[in-house]
Amino acid sequence: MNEQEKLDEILQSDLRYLMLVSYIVLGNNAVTNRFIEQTYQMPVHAWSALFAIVMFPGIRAKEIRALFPRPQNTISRAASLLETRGLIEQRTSKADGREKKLYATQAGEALLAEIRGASVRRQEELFAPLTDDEREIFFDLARKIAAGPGLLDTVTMKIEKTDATRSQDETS
Amino acid sequence: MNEQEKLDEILQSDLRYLMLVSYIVLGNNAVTNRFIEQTYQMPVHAWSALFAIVMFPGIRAKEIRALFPRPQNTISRAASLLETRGLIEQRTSKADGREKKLYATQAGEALLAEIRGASVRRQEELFAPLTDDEREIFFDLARKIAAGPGLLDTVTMKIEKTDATRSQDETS
DNA sequence: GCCAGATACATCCATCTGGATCAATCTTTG
DNA sequence: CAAAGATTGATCCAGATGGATGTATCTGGC
Repeated sequence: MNEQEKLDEILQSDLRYLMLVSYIVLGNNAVTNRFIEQTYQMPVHAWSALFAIVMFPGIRAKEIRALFPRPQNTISRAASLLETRGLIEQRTSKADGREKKLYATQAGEALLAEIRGASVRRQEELFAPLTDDEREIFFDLARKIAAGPGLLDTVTMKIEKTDATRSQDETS
Repeated sequence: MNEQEKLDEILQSDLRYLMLVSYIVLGNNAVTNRFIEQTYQMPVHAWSALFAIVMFPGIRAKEIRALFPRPQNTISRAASLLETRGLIEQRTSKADGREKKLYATQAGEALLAEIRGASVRRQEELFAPLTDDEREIFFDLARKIAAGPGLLDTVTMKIEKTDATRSQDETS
């Protein structure tokens, strides 16, 4: 059985939906992350944050988490990096001294426009196999998944130890 | 503008397809990875490798890369971890001394069955917003994307430095 | 006003990641 | 058979990641 046949078999298993999404995303990430990191010397999440900041001037770190589900310290570091590079400014809110409102500088907007152009071309490349109609159908279905409560609030994968840890090293 | 409105606006931008897929995947990974790592004390890629090994006894490390697009050393480490835990065996191929054929032990098959059950339940949770028909439509469209040449072989994001690195630290 | 708890963000640190390199083995060519 | 190159997988190391914790600020009860 060659590799393509193995892949086909996985895509007929009971986990086919997750496996297929996983396959697409791992493959796309390898391409995209490497490009952003090598070309712009920043982690992908830094440009995600920049995207959010350019799109919504004055956005707070906490709000970015709602747009790109990431741990809080990831946003913190990204904002710090972007500020060091002169791409954004952080201004402490007058109303609440804990909040830092984020604004892109002109350099930040220029850089975002450039990466955004590359991303749009990449998107076109990735979705090339679909017609315009198919893209909209795919988008609508994906949006239903995103809107579902199960995406972020899990019942099936709540954290708790099971006896399945039996085969681990005894490093409790 | 609240967070939901911000998200809606992003999903109307020119990058809406990538952003939506990214949103779903980041959200799902946060849930899934944390569960696998905490419950089974292994990185997600280790269980992906175990899945491949149980499904295709005697598979080689290189072939796993075709199923789960990951760097080669990731598979190496995963195999090493699984062997340490007694979940798989590595047998050097008689025909080619470089190749190591991978086989699950009984403990490995038992553990995989358990994680696989959890994954199927998670898949059901994630895709709950879609009807059976919609799931198949989604699957067919996603499969077209996966089969497209642009997923793994990029033209638009080939690696090369641009003048956009101008705003970085001078750490060439 | 004072204190306990909540909230926003930064930082610490153990672990994970992946590009580069290394070691072993196989294949090809003469 | 010897040598060069290809292939498979292991290891090294610099940097990224994220849970836990720390710091500053705000809010509510008294």
